[in-house]
Amino acid sequence: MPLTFDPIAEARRNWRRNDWGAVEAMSAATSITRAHQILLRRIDGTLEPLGLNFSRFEALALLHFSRAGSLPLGKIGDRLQVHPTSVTNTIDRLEADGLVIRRPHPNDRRTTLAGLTSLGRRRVQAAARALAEVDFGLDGMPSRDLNKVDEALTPLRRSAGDF
Amino acid sequence: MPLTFDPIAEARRNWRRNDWGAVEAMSAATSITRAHQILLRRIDGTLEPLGLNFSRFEALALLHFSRAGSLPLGKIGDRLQVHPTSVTNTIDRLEADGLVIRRPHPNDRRTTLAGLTSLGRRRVQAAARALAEVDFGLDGMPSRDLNKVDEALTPLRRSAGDF
DNA sequence: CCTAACTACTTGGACATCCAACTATCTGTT
DNA sequence: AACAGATAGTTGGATGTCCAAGTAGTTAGG
Repeated sequence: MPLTFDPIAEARRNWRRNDWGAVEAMSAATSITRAHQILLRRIDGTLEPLGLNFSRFEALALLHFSRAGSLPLGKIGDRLQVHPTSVTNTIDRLEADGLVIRRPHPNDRRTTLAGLTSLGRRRVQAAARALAEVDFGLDGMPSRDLNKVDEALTPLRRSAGDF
Repeated sequence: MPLTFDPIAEARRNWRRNDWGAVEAMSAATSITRAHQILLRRIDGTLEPLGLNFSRFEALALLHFSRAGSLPLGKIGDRLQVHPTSVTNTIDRLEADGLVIRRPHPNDRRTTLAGLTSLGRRRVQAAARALAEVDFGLDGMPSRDLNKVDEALTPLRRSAGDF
């Protein structure tokens, strides 16, 4: 049931009326939260017929881009900015579906490598096609706005120590 | 461990090299995902000493802004764009902490109202102060960029049928 | 009226994420 | 060489979100 008003504009009015401050930051943070929610639902919906979700796709894409088609689990977590336990979980499921295989690291017995199977490689390519086709759920947005968002959020990512 | 390069810029290069298309949409979607992750962590971290998280805070704020200080659970879900089961869960926890109380709706016995307690009202005000103090985790961003993000994402929210 | 369709909320199950704690392995210092 | 501390990954527990299904109550058509 769609509302008859913009809930974030309404929130801005309420914050101002109560003198709660940081109205613009509140508004931007809420917008980002909601945008994420919308995108995640669209992206996961697109990937669902392929047996993937966004996290699993990101892991597969990372492996696809790597030279050898395999990476240590820890590196995957660093790149995707997720907790080691999430990587374990993601790789568990990809492995159960035959899209990746765990292998021991040749030099360091603590380390486990996740490597793409040929099925995994085909799957990630199909998934990338599917996502590009729906413009990552952003098909309504002009590319100028896409770039604006991107540029505006880069300092935030840097301030979080991403790079 | 911070990376020595921007992982999203790297992803753009990889997508181009593989001709996977929709590079700008991929980049924006990934930026939004990561920004959400950063903000949620900062916001939840700020609210944690108050026994709240962002979802619980949003529910309390909504009640605070309402005339009577109470709303039907279903309306809360509509406004916050979350599933009814999530509302049940959120209100369960707020109620367990004594911040809200469930009451029967006077006219419709299907409906449950969630109403702020006086403790809840004090808590939500303290939480709003705490969040404003850290600029909702966006303290690094100039207000011009905040507005750019906000404006750029509004059409997306509209296209999702939010309003 | 009375029944069929709808609405409001809750319960149980699946999944994803995090944290704390644990095992195994490596590394650097003494 | 030996040990303390760091690193890699996993397991178990908590939280939050969604979906499917169930219960209770309301509404509208015949």
